[in-house]
Amino acid sequence: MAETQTDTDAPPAKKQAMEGSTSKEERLCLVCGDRANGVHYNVLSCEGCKSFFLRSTKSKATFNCSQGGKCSMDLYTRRHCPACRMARCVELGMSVDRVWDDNRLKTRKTLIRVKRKKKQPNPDPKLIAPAQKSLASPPTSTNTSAANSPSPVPVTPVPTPNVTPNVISETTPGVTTDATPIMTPDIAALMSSVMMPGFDLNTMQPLTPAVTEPQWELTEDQQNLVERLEKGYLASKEVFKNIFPKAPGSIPIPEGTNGNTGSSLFPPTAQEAAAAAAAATSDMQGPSSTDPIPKIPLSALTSLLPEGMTPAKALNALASGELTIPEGFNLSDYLPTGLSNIALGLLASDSNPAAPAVDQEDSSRASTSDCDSKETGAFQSIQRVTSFITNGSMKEDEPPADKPKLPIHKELLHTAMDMFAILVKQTIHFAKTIPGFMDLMCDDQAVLIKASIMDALLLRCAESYVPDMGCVMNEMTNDLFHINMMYQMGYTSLPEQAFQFMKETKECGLTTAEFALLNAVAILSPDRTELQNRELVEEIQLSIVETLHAATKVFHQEDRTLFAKLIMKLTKMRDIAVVHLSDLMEVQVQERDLSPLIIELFGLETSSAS
Amino acid sequence: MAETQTDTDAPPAKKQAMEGSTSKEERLCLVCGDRANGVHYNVLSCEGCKSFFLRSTKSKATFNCSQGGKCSMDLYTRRHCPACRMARCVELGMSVDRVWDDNRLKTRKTLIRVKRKKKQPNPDPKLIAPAQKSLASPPTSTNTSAANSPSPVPVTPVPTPNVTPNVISETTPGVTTDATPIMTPDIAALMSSVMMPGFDLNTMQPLTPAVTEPQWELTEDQQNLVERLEKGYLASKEVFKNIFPKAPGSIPIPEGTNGNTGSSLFPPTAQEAAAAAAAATSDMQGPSSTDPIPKIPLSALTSLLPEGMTPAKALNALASGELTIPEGFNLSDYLPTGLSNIALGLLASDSNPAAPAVDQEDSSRASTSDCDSKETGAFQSIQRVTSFITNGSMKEDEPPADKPKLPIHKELLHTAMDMFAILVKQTIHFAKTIPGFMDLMCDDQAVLIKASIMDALLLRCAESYVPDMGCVMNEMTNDLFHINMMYQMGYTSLPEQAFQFMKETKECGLTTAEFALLNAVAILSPDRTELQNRELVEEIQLSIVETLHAATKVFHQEDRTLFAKLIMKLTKMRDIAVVHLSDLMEVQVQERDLSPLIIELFGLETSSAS
DNA sequence: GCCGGTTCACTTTGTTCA
DNA sequence: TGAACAAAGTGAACCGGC
Ligand SMILES: [Zn+2]
Ligand SMILES: [Zn+2]
Ligand SMILES: [Zn+2]
Ligand SMILES: [Zn+2]
Repeated sequence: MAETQTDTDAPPAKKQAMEGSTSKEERLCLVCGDRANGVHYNVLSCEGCKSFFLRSTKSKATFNCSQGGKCSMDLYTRRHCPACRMARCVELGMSVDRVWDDNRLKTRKTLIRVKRKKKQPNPDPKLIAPAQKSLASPPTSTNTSAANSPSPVPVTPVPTPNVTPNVISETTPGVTTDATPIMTPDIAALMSSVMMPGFDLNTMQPLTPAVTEPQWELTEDQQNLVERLEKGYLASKEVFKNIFPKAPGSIPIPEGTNGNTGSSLFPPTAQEAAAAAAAATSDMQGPSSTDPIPKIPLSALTSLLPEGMTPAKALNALASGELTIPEGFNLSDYLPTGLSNIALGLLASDSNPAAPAVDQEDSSRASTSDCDSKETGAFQSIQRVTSFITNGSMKEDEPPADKPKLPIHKELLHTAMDMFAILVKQTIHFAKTIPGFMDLMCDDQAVLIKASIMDALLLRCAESYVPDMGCVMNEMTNDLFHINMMYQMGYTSLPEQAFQFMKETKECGLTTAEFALLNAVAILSPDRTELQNRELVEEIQLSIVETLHAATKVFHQEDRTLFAKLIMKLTKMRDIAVVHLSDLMEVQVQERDLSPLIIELFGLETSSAS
Repeated sequence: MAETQTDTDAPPAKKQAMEGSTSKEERLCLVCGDRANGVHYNVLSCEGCKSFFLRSTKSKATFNCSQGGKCSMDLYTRRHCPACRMARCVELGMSVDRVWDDNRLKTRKTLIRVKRKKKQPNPDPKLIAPAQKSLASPPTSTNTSAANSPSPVPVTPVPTPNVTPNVISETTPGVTTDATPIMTPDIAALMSSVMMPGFDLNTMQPLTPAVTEPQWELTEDQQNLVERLEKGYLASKEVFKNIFPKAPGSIPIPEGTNGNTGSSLFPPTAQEAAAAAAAATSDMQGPSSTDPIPKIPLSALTSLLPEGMTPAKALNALASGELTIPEGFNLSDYLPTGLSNIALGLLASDSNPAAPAVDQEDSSRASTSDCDSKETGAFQSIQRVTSFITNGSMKEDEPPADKPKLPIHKELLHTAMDMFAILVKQTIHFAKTIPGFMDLMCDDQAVLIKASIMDALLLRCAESYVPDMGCVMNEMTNDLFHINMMYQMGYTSLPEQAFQFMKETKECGLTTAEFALLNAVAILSPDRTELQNRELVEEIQLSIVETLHAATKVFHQEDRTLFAKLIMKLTKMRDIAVVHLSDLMEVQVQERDLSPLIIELFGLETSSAS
């Protein structure tokens, strides 16, 4: 579908913009008629409207028109009524999807800052000498404070007010004056290192002038690692997108709730309800359905409810028991039953050139024997695991096109199993981007992936957890996953703990990069059973841990304990994994048709399976 | 207006404003001819007319002209006739629409309230201001108000508290400029909390003082915490000493090996062997044995070997199978079988004034009901657990004076169970010294102790692990504990993992304080099941974690990854605990006589036990 | 060059107080 | 009453990744 680009959702707007005035400089803002300078947030618009939309979106402001929504919009009047202006923006197709979420922002800003700082050459030779000395002391020899501001300002001795564009100054109390009589940390460190090099180590730590110390900063390597992992992590999500290529962008449901911004500017409306209803009644047959509207099970449910009830409300009602699923209702009608097959196809071939940035040509030569090519080897190994799906329950239990009307818990279970298949794929994909992972023996790689699959699940779910709704929202399909659904699958202890974990983790406000790092740390756990080369794994893990440490300090200066919190998450996830296993074994007793992938993943195999 | 500056606009409503032609400062109020400073309510006007229109509008006043509506309007006469003035305002286009409605005003109300409150307290902000300014520097997006008034208030949605203008303006001009990526709300909150100490009640609780930096140095509080925990930890070891009151110091065996320095300076000699032999043959009756020489089982074993063989060698030989225990040999001959009873006595009364610095008078009133006294309550709770030993296997299985010649594995198992009883006691003792622990509900205290008992075991063993010998040496008795002994107890998977853990941990070269901190962190795990007040536990834990963090940086500057390693130990210990439990359940199957304490500790109870 | 976000001089509202 | 001020908002100019 053309909808790959979101421009489809703003059919009239964009086109008009393009064709309308054609010639470059004559284009006018569709919102207010001012001169437009480009397409912003999907709509040809002026700088003013661009800024307005950005501000309003980020502030989550809600406006009310006192004129009944009929205010004029021109160069002059546009400022009179934000409500009408916003309404017009949205009406014309401005999309909040185009606004970066906090993650993206924070990461980018920080990286830019770091980069900029790094750029700073040292004009004065004088400073160089000290510099090298400082490396003896704390590694991250700060000194950032004085760095930029002073040098380029030959102007006046006066404490120039506006100057300090210096970002870093925030952490340095001494910023106020360069001329502070007090010894700066850097100087102190320098002095001590110069005056008694290598001496005092044991004796003078406590008393050290240590007022100082590094303000956290990413080293070059760490920065690269952060970028690489973040990219790999984001790319791994594409794995899912490839399964629902048409999903993103065309979803009519919760308009303003992309990313994790929470409250939407425009809560679901009747329009949405209608869309959901349409989805619910649309044909859901084959996996190759061309219907651009994805299945949104919960929305479908919602459509059965009194109008105006939002998905969130419906879920809560469902959770609290106020709402019960109608007798005749069968969720399978609304679930993307084709997924298994699609996933199957993807997983089996893995030649899908979907994800960018990550090489996969190796997968084509998947028949290589041995571990000659480590990467290929690992892939085979994991592939062997995932390929169970081809012979497993998916095919047998689930005639591709038919709807056997499985009971709801069965349906959920199958969906969950599909999810695990995708998750394994994503995790493999991500792990491959972790420096050093590919240097591990293929067996070890497989062990690490398998053992950390619950971590991956918990982290990715936590990332997509929506506190307002108390459930996980699939970023691609906007499907919602509620705790009750997990209960219905037959889990008993897991749901509460898992959702509690997600909630707490989400509240940490991690950036994507931090999620990526944390996931990487979890994967590279040197204490997984059956691991061969623990030392190497540990080495890799520690470097990532250090990077995560630095990253949390850089990204979250407001929360000094964040790193500790995150590391604690690792222990928590271990516990949850145990709980999950325990629960799963109970489930297995009742449900005889767990997929071989699941059985392999969690070592449930009771009989035989090579 | 914005347009004015660009001169671009000329919308209908606006033209009047333009007619003043003259750009900038020459514009005159269309109403009265005074100097205008902008467009107000749609009309270019002066401050006076602006205020007049606003007041008149909001008061809904109606005026009457006594001159027939022909009054002049200039700088001086404008005051004479409100009616004509108002009429002219309206005539020129001033619009009520531009006056904010109540809705719009509400946003500002909150602000006012904040402002008011701010004003009251706040003795001298002068000194404070500059400081916080620097740390708050990075404001955020958008702008601050006009040129002069630099208050670094973010534009964003946040209801930024107002700031005392004077102070800031003079000192902070430059602050606003820097481009820090840091988010607004936190900074704003921080600023306000600093500037109005004691106020912020509703808006910003977490008034974390310094956003600033890491400087690795223990804060005052941290220093105290370290000292307190170290002291408590050392004191907890005394618990053991009290069980063998005469042991330390009177042991003739390995002379230089107390403390945790590791390998012994003086390996066992013939003298030692003799002593051991003596011990082996001495009477071991009641708990009140006066025999000054304790049993040293392994040493005793050694004495059976060719002379010159050190305990370590003997152990290794034992481990490797080179050495086998003589058929007729029964370790119970050498084991301190009386221990159970001693422990029992100690545990039951707990009135032993052994440990210094820690209050225990509460234990005397142990019969208090309820949790009135939290400490007492907790103690009762734990006491209840440990007191199982009084009715348990110890008494039944082990006729005090007789030596039933139990098989070696039984003997080991019993010793281990005694050890657990002591360990629980030690851990309780230690936990009581953790600030905040006593503030927890008694149930939670018990939960934490129970759940962390394996952590305590692993850590204390690790601390006493002697790499050269590959086994653990009891600091008090110098008893050795070898991995094979653990295997003999019936454990299958645990021994390898546990000893590997001890080895690795020992290699970290932790100080006692660090062991104490790590143990405390392990105890205060907020994710133990059945825990009630998780928040409080987490809060306590985080502060300890932070202290541990700082401590590792201070004590181990040579190993930047130490903190990460230590935290990883926590996850490792979780895994080992699981393995232990798994192993223990197998043991239980074979050995029917696990002590009730063990059963309680690890939730093995299959039948009933309240 | 396009299009995200950011900056900051500047406007327009309401509020304070002499 | 209105000069001075505070706060929210605006948008032209700019930055930087792609
Ligand atoms: Zn516009
Ligand atoms: Zn309007
Ligand atoms: Zn006037
Ligand atoms: Zn008049």
